[in-house]
Amino acid sequence: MRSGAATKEKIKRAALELFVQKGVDAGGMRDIATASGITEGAIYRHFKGKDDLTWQLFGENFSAFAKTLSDLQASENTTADKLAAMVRGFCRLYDEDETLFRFLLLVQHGQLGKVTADMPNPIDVVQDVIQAGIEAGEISSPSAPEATAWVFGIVLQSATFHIYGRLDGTMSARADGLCRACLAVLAL
Amino acid sequence: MRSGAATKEKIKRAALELFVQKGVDAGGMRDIATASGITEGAIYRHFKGKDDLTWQLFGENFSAFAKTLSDLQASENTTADKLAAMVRGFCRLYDEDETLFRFLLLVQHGQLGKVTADMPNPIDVVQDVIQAGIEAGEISSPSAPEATAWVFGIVLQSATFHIYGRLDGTMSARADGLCRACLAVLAL
Amino acid sequence: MRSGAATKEKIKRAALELFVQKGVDAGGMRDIATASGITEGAIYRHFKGKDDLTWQLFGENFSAFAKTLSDLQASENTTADKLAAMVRGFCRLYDEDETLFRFLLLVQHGQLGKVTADMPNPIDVVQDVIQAGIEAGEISSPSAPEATAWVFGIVLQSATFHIYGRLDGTMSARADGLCRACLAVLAL
Amino acid sequence: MRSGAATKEKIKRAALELFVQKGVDAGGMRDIATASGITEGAIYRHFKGKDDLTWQLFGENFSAFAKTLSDLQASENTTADKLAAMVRGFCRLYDEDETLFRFLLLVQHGQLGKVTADMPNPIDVVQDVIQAGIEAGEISSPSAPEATAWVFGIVLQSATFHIYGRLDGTMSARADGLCRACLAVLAL
DNA sequence: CATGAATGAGGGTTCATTCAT
DNA sequence: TATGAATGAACCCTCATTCAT
Repeated sequence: MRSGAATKEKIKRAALELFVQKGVDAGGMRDIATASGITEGAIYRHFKGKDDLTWQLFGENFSAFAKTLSDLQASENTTADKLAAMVRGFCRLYDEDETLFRFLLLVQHGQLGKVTADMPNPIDVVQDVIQAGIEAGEISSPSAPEATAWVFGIVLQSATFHIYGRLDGTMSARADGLCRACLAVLAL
Repeated sequence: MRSGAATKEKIKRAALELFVQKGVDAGGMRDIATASGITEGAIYRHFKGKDDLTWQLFGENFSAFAKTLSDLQASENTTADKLAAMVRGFCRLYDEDETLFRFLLLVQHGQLGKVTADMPNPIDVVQDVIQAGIEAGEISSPSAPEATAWVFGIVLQSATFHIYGRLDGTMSARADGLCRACLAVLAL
Repeated sequence: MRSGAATKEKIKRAALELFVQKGVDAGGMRDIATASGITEGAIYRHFKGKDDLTWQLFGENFSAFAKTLSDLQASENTTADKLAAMVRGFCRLYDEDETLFRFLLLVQHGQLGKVTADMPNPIDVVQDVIQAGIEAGEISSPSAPEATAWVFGIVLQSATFHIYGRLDGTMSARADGLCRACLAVLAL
Repeated sequence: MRSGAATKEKIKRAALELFVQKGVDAGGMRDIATASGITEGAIYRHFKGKDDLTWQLFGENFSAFAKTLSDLQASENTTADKLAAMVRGFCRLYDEDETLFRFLLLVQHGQLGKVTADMPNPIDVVQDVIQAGIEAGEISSPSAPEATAWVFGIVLQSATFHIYGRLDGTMSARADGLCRACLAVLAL
């Protein structure tokens, strides 16, 4: 049914924005319903409950992000190029939908535990690239997990600073700097 | 009269641990009371409410952390030494009370907005050091806020990976690597 | 969907009776729910809270009473007839729903402050009639507010005595006496 | 013990003022203690509990008022003079301690039921005077209770209007008018 | 004897979820 | 099917009272 899928999307978007604004716990099903233009009961035709809604919101976007990163790195040859592509990709996605990434950062502590090993995972994507770089001798750094933490930290904390107003402009405008920082850290 | 200060400390510790385990919203006053070995009502002699309790927990430790960082950097002369002292200091504190830092990371999104400009702030401490380094020509990097985001990201994301089991051992054992990464990123 | 308006009326009636029996503060939402045959939470679909419920109960009936008095006096020509009509009207209403007037008397001290100038107000209705009577030379009495206090006092205190068992029978049976007393006091 | 009695008086006065300001239920023992300059626990050395405190406050003043009225009427000979003396006495007392009478009016609904038949009762005092007046043929009115309601209503409602700002100045300044109204109502 | 921390029951209220219509 | 009224459990919090100090 066409309108069914459209409604589901409206609910998801409304929930996403509400959760970012007020937090997941403070954003009630009543608010979501109102913002979606439907009624409370109708939400349960599309989602099993609030947990399910939150998880779909997180899981889908988390996986999609991983898939995008994976595709981006697959188009490049060297480790440096792969990393750069991913960093630039993140910046573009962030600029396109800041609310989505704020949501991902906001709820990660509650949802990361539900991520299964067979789900595409952005951390694993990056870590695999770095691992390959180490094995190819392109990276003179410590363990892949450690290096992955550094790279993720540089990028995500910059986004966090952006959210809190400590950095302005677009993230894409900072992509070059971020790339250089990541490469420096990996001694590439 | 039963000892007030001791009870207050018990409440704070119980709340800290509960919040880390289940999240602030899921950790109820009932649970805190039970874990503290007192009754719900008694909490309200020591804290105005749950918000006040959460804020005291965050604010005090946030400020204390800033103060510690500030003292650590003050004992060193070069920017590199100052940063290294702060990174090592963080690792030591983290190892001493992992729960505390998990709490700080967990609730930051909800509490950072309440931090006033006159409160000691760890981010400002680091940023001031970096700013001074830039002005002294010791750092060849972009803006201080940007560089601060990188340094913070490297350290905090490593801690986050540690929390989620992606990195094991102590943080102190990783301090050298973290220092090197931070210096690399600042092109020191 | 269960009928909303009917439930709201049931809540109002249950609250009215409970408040009269035990006082507003002693009458809990729990009791109101039980007496209404619903659950506590359901009350909040119809009223914002206990204050709102109390105020709706008071405000609506306060205004309706004022409107009734206003209509009654409008049908008469002389000041004496207007007053008599209002006194008799009050007695009839009181006899028809004693509980309602006990409630109005009971909560007046807490609610009168919320009455806005644009709401129909029984005191103003009576005062306007008396004021007009003074201006028409029909009443040889002091200021209208003072005379209004006397008239209200005579009628309301009789009702109060009735409530406390110092006067029995119906108020309507006493209407003639009350009218005479009011006219005497106004030297009509 | 001197200071014991003084403390008890301080508690009573603080409670009286608090109850008038915020209502009996909203005025807590904590507030009373603070306003009295003592601690919560100490109140229980002077009163069995809040109910006891409230009742002592009401009962004593209710009785004292009755006693005063009784003395005042005893000094006069005619019914008219007795009533006038009581009305003037009430006005004087009201002007001397408005808070006290506001308290009496405020809590009457909750406390009147505890008044025993052997306690001095202002209503009975007035009613006895009126009853005697009827028997002496000085009053051409209906039953004594009815007439008592009228007289009480005239005086108390004027005080109520004064409290709510519908009448200003002192009550004593209105005593003549009140006397005339009372006599008119009794056809004296 | 005063203190004020602790109790424990109850307060009003919110909210994810269910279900009669 | 969509609605929104109703549920029921849990929430945070208040308060008169007790009691260890």
